[in-house]
Amino acid sequence: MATIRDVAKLAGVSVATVSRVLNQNGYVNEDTEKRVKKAIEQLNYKPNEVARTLFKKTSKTIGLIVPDISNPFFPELVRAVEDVMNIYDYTVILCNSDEKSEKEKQYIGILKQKYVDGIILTTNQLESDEVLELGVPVVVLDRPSMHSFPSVIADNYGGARLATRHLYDIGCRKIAHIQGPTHVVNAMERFRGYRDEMQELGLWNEQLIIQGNYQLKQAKEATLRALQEHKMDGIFAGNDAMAVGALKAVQQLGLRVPEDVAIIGYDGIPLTEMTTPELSTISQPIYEMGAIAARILVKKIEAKPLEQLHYVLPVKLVERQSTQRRGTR
Amino acid sequence: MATIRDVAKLAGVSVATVSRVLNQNGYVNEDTEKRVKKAIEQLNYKPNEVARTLFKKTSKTIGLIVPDISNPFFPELVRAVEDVMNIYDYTVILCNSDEKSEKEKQYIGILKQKYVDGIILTTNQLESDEVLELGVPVVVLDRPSMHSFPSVIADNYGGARLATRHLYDIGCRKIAHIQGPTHVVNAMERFRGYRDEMQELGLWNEQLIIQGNYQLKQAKEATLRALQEHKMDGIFAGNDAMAVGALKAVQQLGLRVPEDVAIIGYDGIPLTEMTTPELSTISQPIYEMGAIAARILVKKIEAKPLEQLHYVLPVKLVERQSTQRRGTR
DNA sequence: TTGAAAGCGCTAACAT
DNA sequence: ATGTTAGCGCTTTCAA
Repeated sequence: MATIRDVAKLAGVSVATVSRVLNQNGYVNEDTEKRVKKAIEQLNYKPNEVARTLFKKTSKTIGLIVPDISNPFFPELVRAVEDVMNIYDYTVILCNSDEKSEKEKQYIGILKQKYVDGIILTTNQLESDEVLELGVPVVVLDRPSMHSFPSVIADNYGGARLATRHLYDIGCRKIAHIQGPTHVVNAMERFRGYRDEMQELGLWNEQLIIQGNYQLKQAKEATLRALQEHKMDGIFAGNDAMAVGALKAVQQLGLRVPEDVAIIGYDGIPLTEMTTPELSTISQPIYEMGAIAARILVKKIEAKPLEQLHYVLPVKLVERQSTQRRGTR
Repeated sequence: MATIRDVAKLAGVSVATVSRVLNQNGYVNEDTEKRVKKAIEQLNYKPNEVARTLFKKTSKTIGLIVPDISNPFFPELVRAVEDVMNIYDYTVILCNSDEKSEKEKQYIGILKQKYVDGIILTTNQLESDEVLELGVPVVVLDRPSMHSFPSVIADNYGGARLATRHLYDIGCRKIAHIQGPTHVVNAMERFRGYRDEMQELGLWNEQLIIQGNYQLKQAKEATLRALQEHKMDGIFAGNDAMAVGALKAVQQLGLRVPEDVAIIGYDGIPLTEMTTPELSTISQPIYEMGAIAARILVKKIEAKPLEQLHYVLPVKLVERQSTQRRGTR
């Protein structure tokens, strides 16, 4: 690999001059510039990013910490971040935290040692934010930001109301909610939305709450039990995986979806189109969330002003077969 | 951030000594070692990885190039790579190539400028391997390796025969195959397996080949057409997404799965458990593929000998409802 | 056993 | 407009 010295020698100039043409800073004679460029070409010279980083303390690299890339919510988010970062010539280090604040801390340490220019943090947990008091630009994604970090989330509360209301609109009156883990803020926001809407509709009934943990299997079993104990004609699941679980439970009991029980999920991940019947869901603008977070981070890195600190993106009701309007009731 | 000089000063020794205790190389007096360690602790000193990289030309970072992380086959693979690399203290830069050899080339260039210690390349395309003649350890994942790069793939040919045979075993005689893109080597291997098995069974018939492109939608439409033109009682899809497409097509025509048409997919991604009926599939050891590739790469980086250059991992038939044995025929 | 010094490849003052 | 030099933070000879 050629170095800047090689180029300088070949072009018959000093390294400073080569550096000047590389970084387009300072004055340099047209002729010399041409010579230098030719030498660069000839040697196929590419500046050593590491040396650059050491000097400039900026690595054109960011860290992206997600709980688990194999959770189907995240691939699209990660893709969006990567796409946008790529445009700005940043490279993305991917870290899976498994929601463990210890792993998160460890990664943050490593990322700093590598001089990453910024970090995007995606986590359902809170806590451990002390770790972040440490001088790297941070954007918080898919969870409310505690401190003054910029954040990007979707409207969980509103989405939950939307889902609940939709079930009501198609005729459901006994609407159950499969709740996500209670320590997950987003899940609690969705619960709040469900509760408020139900209360407003005068349908609120604690018996209709099903405890879930975001997993298909557990949701299926919990739903199976719930269906045998209580009557219900609609289920709003706190995420799509649990909606599939509910679907399987309902079908297993020989009930029809949507005729006997309508089901709606939350997130809008691709698998909702793969089930039979296809699942209605509240779709979050996943790609956009990632893209915005990335753009904000770039702005922070470049010390440009942000138009907005906290983004709450709107969600959308996606009506599919699992909540197909039934006649009158 | 404290530097090694700060530590040296505080401990009253030279930087060389500090470096010695950090890297456990060379001799150092027990007492001094203690003093140095204490100073490190007090200042919470973490060596600057960038400076280290510049000197040692090794970054404890690898590049992972995948076509598209949002394709459901890859998250688990990526997760596996990250998990293993994490154990060996490597960090992973994620790159999405979209199968474009141009993007691939560009990324490889960037990765080298960052002194990555190695690259894992996951791609269905061939070509552009010239790019790799360039001195970074490379492991090729999920595609056959052209050159002398180590590679990790699953047994596509065998898996396809297995799938075909399974359909035969449950009584199917008109077994169609939805083929993946013809430029994708793995898809062609699966096709070969299907063809050979069918020929051996004396059931081969070109009419039963359905052209797919790995996408659900296109597969659904192609299957819809095929079902109207030819009789068939079994479908072997070249991947799981297309199997879902086939499932939807069959159901849309009012036929029953598996009674009228049995369906089996390929890959074993999680969504196969989410459909109704659940899809049989040939499951690839996705996590293991990623993990092995990562371990091989580490060995190459550390210049240790590989036990094996090309890994072809076995696949497994997963029987679910979509190929539930029907009585006799 | 320890320290001094050179240098990894680059950039940015400061001179000229 | 260009060159000289110091230094980013670390590691490794080489000397002591």
